[in-house]
Amino acid sequence: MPKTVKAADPVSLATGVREQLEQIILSGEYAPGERLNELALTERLGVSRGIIREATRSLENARLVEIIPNRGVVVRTVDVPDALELFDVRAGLASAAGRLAAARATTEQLRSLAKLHEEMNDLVRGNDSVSYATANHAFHDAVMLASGNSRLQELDLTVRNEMQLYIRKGVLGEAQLKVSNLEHGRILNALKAADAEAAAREFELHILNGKQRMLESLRSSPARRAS
Amino acid sequence: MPKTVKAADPVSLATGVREQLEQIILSGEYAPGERLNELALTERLGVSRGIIREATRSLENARLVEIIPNRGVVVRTVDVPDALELFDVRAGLASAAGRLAAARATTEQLRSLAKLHEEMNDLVRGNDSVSYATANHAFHDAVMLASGNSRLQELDLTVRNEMQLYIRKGVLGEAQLKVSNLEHGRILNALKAADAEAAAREFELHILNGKQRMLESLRSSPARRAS
DNA sequence: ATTATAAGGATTGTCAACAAAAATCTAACC
DNA sequence: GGTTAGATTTTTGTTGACAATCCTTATAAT
Repeated sequence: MPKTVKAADPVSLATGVREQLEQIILSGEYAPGERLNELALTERLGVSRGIIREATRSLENARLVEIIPNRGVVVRTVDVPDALELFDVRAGLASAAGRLAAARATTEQLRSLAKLHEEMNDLVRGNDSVSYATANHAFHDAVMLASGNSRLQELDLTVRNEMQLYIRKGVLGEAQLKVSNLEHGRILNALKAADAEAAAREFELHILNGKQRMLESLRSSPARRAS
Repeated sequence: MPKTVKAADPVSLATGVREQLEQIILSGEYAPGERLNELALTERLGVSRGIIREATRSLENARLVEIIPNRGVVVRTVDVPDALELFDVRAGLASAAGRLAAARATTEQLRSLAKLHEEMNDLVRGNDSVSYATANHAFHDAVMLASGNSRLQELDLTVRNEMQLYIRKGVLGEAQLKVSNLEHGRILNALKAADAEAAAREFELHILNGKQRMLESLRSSPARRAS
């Protein structure tokens, strides 16, 4: 685990720093609302403030941080209404991705999706919600990839990352996991059948149901913000 | 028409510069593929290179420019396959927006949309495709606004701006204009009826039909790139 | 004439220093 | 003891300078 990392690529420093900062933020090392001190980052990452600045500005576009003039950059706080908005956006992206993937997915991509679906069934049985979340991301990415639309892929990832600022306590119950993967099965079947309308509908519905699942799990543990 | 403009807002310079550059690029003053010289922008906008750098990095995130390491920043070239991808993305966003707007649009917003629809009918009759394009943007923005989802609104605008890098010769014929506004009417009716499914479907279809219209108008004038 | 090569200029990459604003601490006053 | 005003420190905003890279041009050899 390197403390000071120079540019990994042969290309610009700012890009590398941006990716590092993204990792740091998504890992939860800095809590939402917490301030990022430019000088501190300078020492930690071994680059000058200009570079840090370019990187944080880029992160602002990705909505991972918020920049308050003359006050600095803080990790963005995503509240419940924000998260609900993001689910709706992802639902739209999913609809488009489902439609395209149904028409374009290769047999190899379908096989890969089926394999993921199987593995997730095992994780559901083991009630391993953490591993399920990882596999779930992989499944969604795979559908986006199969859509053959790079912009769609990229936007979905951006929005999902943004959402990750909210989902800290995103632990779903075993029943919810099971339903979620049943929906994956329906998506997969629609893709196999090359049924564009069904794939669009099922993928979109899967996201909207995910929104409902979040609301449910919120009802069961509504309190946050201790201390 | 000021040549050198300082920060309009009381806030950071980079933000203002970013907006100015965005306007400059979208206006077509710099052609796609053309290089933006940092020093030249420095003189023109009256700020230092650091600021220009922050602004162009931000523009890169919006996909309006491409930054090639050690080579500089160029206005992005959006080719036909790129544009087709963007139509599909917007179709997904439209689907989500239609669904939400049907549930949330206020009577005032509906009245505003109806008014725009009427005005566009006049423009169709006058075959004024330039004014139609402007009004069309307003109509789409209004639906996005009515969806009550700020992220959706913002992403749609970003993608549409990106698309504008392609649409230079986007002149539609009178027949196409007429069909386009008929579709607006169907969207409006679905919204008035608060029929979420219909609104989602019609708005999505409107974008996908727009993609087809682009392909048509491409067939009639396939050649580009003179000189 | 064409190509290869080297010198020179132009442009981007990175940094450190200065200026301005905000936050913090101190002290005086009620 | 609490509050306010001022000074100090910290942090961000902006700039100019230096280093590295790329592009152009001139020159020479085949």
